[in-house]
Formats: sequence, structure tokens, C-alpha cells
Amino acid sequence: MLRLGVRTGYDVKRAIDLSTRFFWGASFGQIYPELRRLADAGLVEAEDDPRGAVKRRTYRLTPAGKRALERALTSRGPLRYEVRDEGMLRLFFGDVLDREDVLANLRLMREQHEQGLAYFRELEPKARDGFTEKGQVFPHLALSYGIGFLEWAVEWCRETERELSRRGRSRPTPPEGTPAPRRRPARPRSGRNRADGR
Amino acid sequence: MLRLGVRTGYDVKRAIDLSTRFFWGASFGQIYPELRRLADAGLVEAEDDPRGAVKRRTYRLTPAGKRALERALTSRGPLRYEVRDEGMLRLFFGDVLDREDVLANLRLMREQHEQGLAYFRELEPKARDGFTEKGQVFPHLALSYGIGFLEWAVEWCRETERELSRRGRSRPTPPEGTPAPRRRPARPRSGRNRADGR
DNA sequence: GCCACCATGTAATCGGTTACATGATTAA
DNA sequence: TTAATCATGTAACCGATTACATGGTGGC
Repeated sequence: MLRLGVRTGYDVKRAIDLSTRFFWGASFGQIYPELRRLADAGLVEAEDDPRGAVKRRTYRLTPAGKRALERALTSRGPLRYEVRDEGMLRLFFGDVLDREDVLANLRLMREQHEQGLAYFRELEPKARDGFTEKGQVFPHLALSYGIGFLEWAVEWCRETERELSRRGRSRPTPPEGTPAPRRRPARPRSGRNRADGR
Repeated sequence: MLRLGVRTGYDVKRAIDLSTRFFWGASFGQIYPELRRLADAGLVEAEDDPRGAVKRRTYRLTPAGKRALERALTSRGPLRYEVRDEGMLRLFFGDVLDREDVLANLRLMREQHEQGLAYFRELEPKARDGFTEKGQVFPHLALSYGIGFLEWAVEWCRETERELSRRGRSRPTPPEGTPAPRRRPARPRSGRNRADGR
């Protein structure tokens, strides 16, 4: 972010939150100590730059820091890729749940992705003409990826909901070892009663 | 996983590695202590079940454990969703790199996703008729999601590579504050020289 | 006067990985 | 014989979040 012209820890946080957050987030508790460490390592240069009575510390990359960044962005070898997706985890165990519960999870998942999508779309016009400077095209490209993915995911959820609704009232897999799986009594859910008589 | 009939810590690991790993992984260092904790909490029941001279400990859910699982799978409220994607991070900073480096990153990213895709496709026929038992459909559904996503991502990379190759030789954004950005000398890369004269 | 925002930082804790240690069993 | 697989576990560490503490500035 310093490389793109961002200067304070606070600004780094803000920049991340409206750009890379979707695929690489960070918290203050990470950013401030890290800037300190980078300064100790000679990769960034710190300067006190108070605004009135407010202490304020600006950073910029040193030549060594620039080189280190470039190496980090061009090295070969496997790219880190990790996901934690509770929605998918729940779906995976869908055989253990009632069909209604699975559908509720799918809806929850879809709504969450739809919210993300709405947020990204708000961001888009701003991202189109440069992130911190004019002429930048890749932040917008990254955003397009996010939008494209979320559109795909929302559509996947929708289709899966449809598919699951269409299929007959299939019962969940009986638990292993259990002789006769008793239906658990219908729990009242979020204020409204179910239309069907289960 | 215990709920689906898996019984030892070792088996839990294996089950995860060929199913939820893509959206929820775990290591031995997490699994064994966790089984211990769950036993202490009364959510699972442990039993020593040695195979010959090999000590072996099997677990199964207690009724309380089953209830806790069901609660965890049906609670409302936001679903955890986190991604770390180094490929996208690199792409985001593409304005700072040469076009060749960006393309190399896109290829790297695509190849990695293609490998994942190949692996998932191998898994598919097995997943189709039940994961640990017959009649399960959701593990296969989760796999389809993974395949669908990777297909989408691979296609996105391919199109972006094409788009970027088509576009004229646009130079990277000049670094902030620097008066006259000197071109860094072409580093020799992986055995072959560039075709163009940069 | 109040709230939102700018701004920096630390301590406790957490979730998780890596590396290591150990050893039996089975198939090539 | 050797390698892969089954099997359990711990210690060190790491990356990261959460919660807290502090306080100035600008706009309504």
C-alpha cells in the first residue's frame, strides 16, 4: 500500500478495507507492529508528521523495501490460497439436517454474498478511475474478479435452492448406529410458524 | 466427521483432506487436542480400540454432542467467510510490475487452479455414490461447488490473460514521488530470454 | 455538545501450522 | 528390505484478531 502512495498506518487499514480486504485482510493490531518491524529492517522509512496536536507518523518504502516488494510479487513457487467458508461447511453436512434447514443455510449464504456484491458494485465506479492514482487498472481488475465470483456464487446458490426445492421431501440420512431415527419436534423459528404440518 | 461415521483422529484428518479441505481444513495438531477437549466436555465418547500392538482410540458423538452439532449447523447470524489469495493480491499490485510479470502471475494462478480442478474431478466419481455412507448427496454437492468455482476461476484467468496480451505495451504506473522512473534492467528469467527488446 | 472520524498503539488470546517424536502394519 | 500407510501425540511458533486505552479534529 505504501508503494501505491498510502502513508500512515491508519490509511493502510482504510485502503485494505476498501480494496484487498476480500482476499487479503489486515487489522490495526497487525499493521502498526508490522510497520515498526519493517522500519527496523530498513524496508520503510518512518517520519513524524503531526497534524496539529495529533501525532502522526508517515512511512514510505526505501529502495531496499521496493526491491523486497518486487521480489515478493514475482517469485515463482506455489501461491498461498486459503478459504474458510462456513456456508459450504454447513452444506457439506446437509445430509444430517432437515431439508428446511439446508434451504435456510443456502439462503443465508446467498444473502451474504448478495450483500458483498452490493458493496462491491458501489465501489466499482470509484475504482474504475484509479485507486490511489490515475492510470491504475489492476485494483479495478481485482474488483471485477470479486464481482464476477460473487455473481457466480449467488447464481449457484439460487440454482441449488431451486433444485433442492423441486426434489421431493427426501428425509435426511439416518444417523449411523441409530435403530429408528425419531423426527425431532418442529422448533418454532424466527417468529413465524411453518406452513406445512411437520 | 464423527457424525458421518468416521471414528479415529487419523480418519478425521483423511476425511477432511479429501472433502472439506477446500473450504475448511485442519491439521493433526488441531484434531487430536480438539477430540480430547470434546471428550472432556462430554460431547464425544472415547474408547480404546487397539489394532494389534497399535494403540488406537475411537470416538463417537454423545447425544449432547449431536445436539451441539445440530445447533452449530443451523444457527442464524453471519457465516464465517475468509479468503487468503496471494494470486489476487499480486494481481491487485499489477500496476507496479511489468506486463510480463503480471502475465506470469496470472498463469501461475491459473495453473494452480487447474491442478485443483484435476484433483476434484478425480474425486467426483467416488463422491457421487456417498462419502462415508450410501445415500449422502451433500458431499457431492459441495464438490460440485468446488468444481464449478474452479472452472469459473480458470476461465477468468484465461480471459484476463488474453485481454492483457491483446492490450498494447502499457508501462507500469510510475512510483509515487519519483521524478524519472528508470527501467530496471531485464532480469534473465527461467532459462529463456525475452523475445522483445525491453 | 455530540458524534463521526482521524490516529496510534498494546495485551491477551486464539486458531492454526510445522516440526518433531514414536512406532506398528502392510504391500511391493 | 524398503516404502507407504496407519496411528497418536506434543512443543514451539506464528499470524492474526479482539478488546482496550487514549485523545485530537471537524462538522452539525
